[in-house]
Amino acid sequence: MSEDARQGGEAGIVAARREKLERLRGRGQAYPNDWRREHLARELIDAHGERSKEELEESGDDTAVAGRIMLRRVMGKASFLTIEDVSGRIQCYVRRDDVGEAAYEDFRELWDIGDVVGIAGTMMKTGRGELTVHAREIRLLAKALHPLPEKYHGLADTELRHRNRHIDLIMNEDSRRVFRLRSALVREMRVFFDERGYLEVETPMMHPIPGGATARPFVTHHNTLDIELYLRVAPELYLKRLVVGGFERVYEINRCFRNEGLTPRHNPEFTTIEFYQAYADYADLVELTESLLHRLVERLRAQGLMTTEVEWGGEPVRLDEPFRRMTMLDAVAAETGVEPDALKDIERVRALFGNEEAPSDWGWGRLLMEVFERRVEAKLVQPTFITGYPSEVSPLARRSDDDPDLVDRFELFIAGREVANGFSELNDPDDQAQRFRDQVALKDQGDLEAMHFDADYIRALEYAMPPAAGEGLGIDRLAMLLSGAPSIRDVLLFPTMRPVGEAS
RNA sequence: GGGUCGUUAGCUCAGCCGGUAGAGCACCGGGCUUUUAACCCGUUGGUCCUGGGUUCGAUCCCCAGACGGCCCA
Repeated sequence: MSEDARQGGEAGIVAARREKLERLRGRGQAYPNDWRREHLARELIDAHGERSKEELEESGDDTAVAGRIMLRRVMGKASFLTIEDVSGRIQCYVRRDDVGEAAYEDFRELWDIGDVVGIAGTMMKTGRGELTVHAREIRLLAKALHPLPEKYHGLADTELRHRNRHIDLIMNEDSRRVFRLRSALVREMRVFFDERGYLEVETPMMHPIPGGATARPFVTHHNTLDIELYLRVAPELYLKRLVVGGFERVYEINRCFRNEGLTPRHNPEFTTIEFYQAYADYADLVELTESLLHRLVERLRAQGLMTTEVEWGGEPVRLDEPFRRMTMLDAVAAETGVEPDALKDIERVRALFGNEEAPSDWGWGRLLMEVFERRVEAKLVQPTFITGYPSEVSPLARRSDDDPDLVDRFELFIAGREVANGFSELNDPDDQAQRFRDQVALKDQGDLEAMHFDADYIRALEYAMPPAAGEGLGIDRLAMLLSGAPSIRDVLLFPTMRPVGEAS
């Protein structure tokens, strides 16, 4: 062994493993790709797990497996390996007298925990009854040059887990479970909308005019056109152009980008599903959303991906029962003790800010929304549809027929978080133009989140958009909820992180 | 942006009142042919996040910074 390899720490471990790799290269292909697996660990357990030791011995059933070495127990001339593949773990028994002296020497000298290997042999059970592949042939398929984290505790440090997701996935079954759940969630959502005749579409991620939500956009530059382009904050305005075009039911599942802070609930890029439906109103979408959520929970439970009951602050969240419905005025009234009718008075709402000065240029709607967000939102643990949103904070939603200060809009809250936002669409081009002008006025006053005037979108509405309703639903938030993850970073494979240190 | 808590071996973590650091796993050497987080014996491994300051002396106290967690804006 070289001097480097004798030193301790990771540098020494890597040096020692590199020397092993060089020895492997010296005897032929060190990264072979001709090993063919015959069974997954799970398939072997399903097929043989219940059979007796004697029964297995008589059958002489044969297999070839492959995976990463997770545990290793060497007892002189015989050893046990636990390898892990995509389906789970299986134990292997390697004996000098079965694989040959040369192969066994290699195994002892050159193989480490973390290496990817292939094992072929017969099925057996050990004295303690564990199903095991009794090796006849063993192959090292890919050498791991870095040591894995501690075998029992795994990788616990959240920062390291997010920065090195590959190690997190190798070590933490629970992490793998979260991303399988997320995948199934999206898949089941597609099935739900496909069954109902919605067309899945892809609209631009780069917008000449940012729109569809009040949020700060990322800006980029297109060289040939020599124009600024904005990463989309929402696909909404493009999806509604498609409704004008006659695609009466559309949905899109993809990324949105918002240039704001990082919190346990916010990542600069995040995934939503938005869907639109002609000849429907917001109340139809409330019903649709409730059945969607019920369906998702049922399907994920059936697939064994939602392993625990969802709870929030020690309180079980009842996802399979009917959801509550409440107006924003009633919700704020219940929390503040002010009568709902009295809350229509801007001064009564302003008074709820207490000692703090309420922004003087905010209208009634914005103030009410702020009170709702501060006082009510976090307390909506059980699934609750809130309706009756102020028009002032809903520039793309259709005004309510019986109160022009309100719009036909709802949001769904679960576990204190906004999960969905939907409304009857504003298809009156003149009203929409006025709402855009109001937004531009806010922007001129310095509101970085206010919307631009999108004349092209107004022109599309002037071709007549059928009465419609639409909704956006946060996939990350939903994945958090259903997997019990406390942070959005736990449900994003590669969350946005501040870069760290030397890049050599 | 503000507040607060954290950062010690590759990993998981101890470290008292300020006296130059330990354990388990991993690694390395030895033993062991049905083990189970295998076990037994013996080693190796440290910029105590970084930079200043106080002190005879700082992982420990003070200041600034980096990165992260949480809360607030």
